[in-house]
Amino acid sequence: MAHESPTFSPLYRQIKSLIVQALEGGDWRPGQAIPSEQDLAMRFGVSQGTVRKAVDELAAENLLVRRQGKGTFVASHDDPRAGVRFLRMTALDGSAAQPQSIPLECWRAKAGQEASRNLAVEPGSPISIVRRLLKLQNKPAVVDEIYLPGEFFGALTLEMLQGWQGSLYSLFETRFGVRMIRAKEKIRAVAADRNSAELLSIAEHTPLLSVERVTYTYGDRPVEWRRGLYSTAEHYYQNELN
Amino acid sequence: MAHESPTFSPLYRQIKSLIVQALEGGDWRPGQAIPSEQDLAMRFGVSQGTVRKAVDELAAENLLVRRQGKGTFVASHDDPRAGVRFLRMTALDGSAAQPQSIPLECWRAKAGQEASRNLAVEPGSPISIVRRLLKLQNKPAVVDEIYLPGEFFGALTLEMLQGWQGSLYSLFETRFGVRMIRAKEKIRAVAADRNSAELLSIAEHTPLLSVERVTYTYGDRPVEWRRGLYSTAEHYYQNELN
DNA sequence: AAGTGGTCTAGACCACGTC
DNA sequence: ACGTGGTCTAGACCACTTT
Repeated sequence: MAHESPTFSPLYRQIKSLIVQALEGGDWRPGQAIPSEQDLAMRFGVSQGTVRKAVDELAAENLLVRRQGKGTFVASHDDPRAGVRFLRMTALDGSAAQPQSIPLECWRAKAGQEASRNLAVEPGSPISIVRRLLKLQNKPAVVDEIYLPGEFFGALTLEMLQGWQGSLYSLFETRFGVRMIRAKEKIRAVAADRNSAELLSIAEHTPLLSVERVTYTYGDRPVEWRRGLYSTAEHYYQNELN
Repeated sequence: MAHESPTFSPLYRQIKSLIVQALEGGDWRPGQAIPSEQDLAMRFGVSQGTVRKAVDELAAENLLVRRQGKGTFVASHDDPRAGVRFLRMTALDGSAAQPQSIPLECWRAKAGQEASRNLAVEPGSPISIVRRLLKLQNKPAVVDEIYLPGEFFGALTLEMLQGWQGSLYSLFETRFGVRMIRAKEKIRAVAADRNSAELLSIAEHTPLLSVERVTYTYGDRPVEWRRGLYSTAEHYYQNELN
């Protein structure tokens, strides 16, 4: 039999898509186990090996987490095993970050040109904005301004942020059902303005990292845009190149 | 039969080690094809599937490159397909980097404390140092100071650097047989000193990225330490978080 | 036509965690 | 003892490249 499909996609990728759809649709909740490979293989009418390959890729993309003997689980920002996955700051002595988030403000606005482009929403559509200070090792290290589409985060309030123990992404996942999957960052060097300098307890004009991040959920859909000013007095941004 | 090995390692990982040893020993040269999976399976006395899993991991780590229908090849910094793998700078408008390396100086010295720690060599042992300017889109963007262990790079000269077309890592691989596999970077924000400012055609005290990189070859052995000052006037450092 | 990697299957057994 | 993911095998067939 000749092969004729121009949009050929191997079986395991189709299975992968089905699993992602189930995740997206909320069939399986973050932190919980998905059905066993045998179970999935029967459901989809393929061999266990094909399911395995699909799950392998999803585990490599951090959408799923395998645990031998126990099962395969939906990745969660709530899981302490995950830690603060997207924060790349390390103390100069190499010790752990120990982040503490201090929400400063939270208000609603209409999307300007930049927010609209980065969040892929119409200009003028409702968004929520958060300003917060991040302390690392009990020292002010990052000032963030975070832009969120109102479609998902319209109900976000300062009180909610202040009352939450844990990471922002954990809150977004638990309270708003939005799961942050991957992100892109653009890093530049800038001089501290007066306001940021005060918050970070440094001198005005001190060089800072400007880190612009767009965060995506399933289907490469952008659901967060943030700009952070990182003080590198006590910490550095660590990156691995492969 | 009970399992009793405390240092249990699955077969495919042992195969993987054997392949890495062969790469390290120079049995197969960068850019060239390694034996077919069938061939390797017979040599090692395992099934093709086991070799496949080993090669899969090595391909994921960018040590090997698979090409359907042709074979599996040793990754090479010389290969235009690879590009400049470790340079994360992108133009503000998003276009490609088009790097041009301009070697400024090259001399030999004895390893100081910092170089000795980062290169894992004895303090006082011979090292080579390179200073160079990197232009992106024909604009000065990065000033690098590069520290290399004399053990491998004792013969490096400015003339060699100036005469080379292509990336530094391509030169290191081709002329010195040292293959850069992965790297770690530590990024901070600093103010431009006078000398760097001149080279980068910017004002003194302009904020710059300070990018410190340690680069490793096989077996996690560090073989390069460099510090770069990156101008983010026309470019930004791009990073992907997963 | 021949050789390579890529996919898919089916079955056996191992390692890990829980009951 | 049982169920889970992890490893290993053997064989079939597909897709891509070269001869």
